[in-house]
Order: sequence, then C-alpha cells, then structure tokens
Amino acid sequence: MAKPIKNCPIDQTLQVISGKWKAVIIHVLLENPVCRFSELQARLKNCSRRMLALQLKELERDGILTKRVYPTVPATTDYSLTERGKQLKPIIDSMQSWGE
Amino acid sequence: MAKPIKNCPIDQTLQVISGKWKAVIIHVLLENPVCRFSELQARLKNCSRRMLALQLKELERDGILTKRVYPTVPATTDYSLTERGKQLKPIIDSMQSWGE
DNA sequence: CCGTATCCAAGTAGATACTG
DNA sequence: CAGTATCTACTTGGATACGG
Repeated sequence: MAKPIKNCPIDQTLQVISGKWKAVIIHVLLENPVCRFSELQARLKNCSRRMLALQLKELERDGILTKRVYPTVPATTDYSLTERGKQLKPIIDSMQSWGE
Repeated sequence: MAKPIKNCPIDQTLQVISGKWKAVIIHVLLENPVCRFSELQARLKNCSRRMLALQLKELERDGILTKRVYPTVPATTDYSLTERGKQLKPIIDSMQSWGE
C-alpha cells in the first residue's frame, strides 16, 4: 500500500500521449482514420513541420500509429492509428468531456 | 470540420494532468483521500521536495486539490481532491487499464 | 511534398542551502 | 515539517536552410 510509483501503467500511458501535440493528433486520427502529413499540419495550426514530424515519429515508435509512404514524386505519406492506438479512444473522449 | 485545434478541451485536460508527477499525485489522492506532504513524498520516491511543492501548487491553482495548513509547530499540511479533481477518476482509471 | 540538420533562446529540473 | 531561494546543467522547441 505504500509502494512507490512512477513507471506505473498510468505513467506509461501519460508518456505516450502527453507530447505537446500527441493527444490532438490521436484525436484527429480517431475522427479521420487516414491523414496525410499536410492534412495534419493544416489542422494543427501552430505546430511546426519539425514538431509534427517528431511527434509522429514517437507515436509510430510507440505503436500508436502506422505510416505509409507512397513512392510518388514528390513523395506522399499517410498516417493511421493501429489497433492499440484506437484503444485510446475512451481516454481521449473522457479527456474531452472533462475539459468542457 | 477543418477547424484548427489546440486549446480544445482535450488540451485543457492534458495541461492539468500532464505535469511530471501530477497524474500520479491524483492517483494517490484517489486512493488515499487525505495525504500529508510527507506521505506524498514517501510514495513518489524520485520526486524532490521542490518538484512536489511545484506540482501541488499548480494542481491547487487549477482547482484539482485543496490544501489545508494546521498551525501546529512544526507546521503540518494535508491535501485532498476537490469535486472537480475527483471527476478525473475515469480518466486516470482508463489510463491505468490501457497502460497494462 | 515530406521531411532532416543545425543553431540558439528559453524553459525545466536537480542539488544545495536556508526559513518559519 | 513543509516549504522557498539560488545557481547550474540539461532539455525543449522555434527559425532557418537544405535534401530526396
């Protein structure tokens, strides 16, 4: 009962979604299952290209989303949630409810 | 449908709980409704006194918890969640489930 | 179009010492 | 006991320029 925490499941989850733009990215992808890089950028008004790329890379690394690259010229990419990513929906939803 | 986000409810919530130790503090207070400063410190093994004080001060400012000070010598204090703070339970709980 | 590399300014957090 | 003050090292993120 007096166990020290941190690195508990709660923090695992927080690490994954608490990047500056991550929760919002997940939210967008829950509503729009497939998004191109430029679509995401358009929706996240103040998020720089650099930041967006960073956040997406981390989300991909953590198994939350999948990136597909099409060998067109110029290159196009799109992003969509994995199953594990979709399971974040209850959390994002309750965060939205609480925030109102 | 193409509205830019950020500063949406999701982010409001994230701001409140995503401090380095905040989610864990809330979790502890959900299980132990009244905690003294030293109790919290004991449970958050790697959290310095300074950090704990900072996080608590922000949580108090955001209306998540209430601080009571008893004019004993030496001073003692305790912390407990507000109603609004208690309403974070579904979020913390689902974060815990997901993290496992 | 979709990034990456570099530089730099600002913010953040630990260590330590002090206070009512 | 429960903090605050200060100093410093580390991290973060914006601006800009370049690359496939």
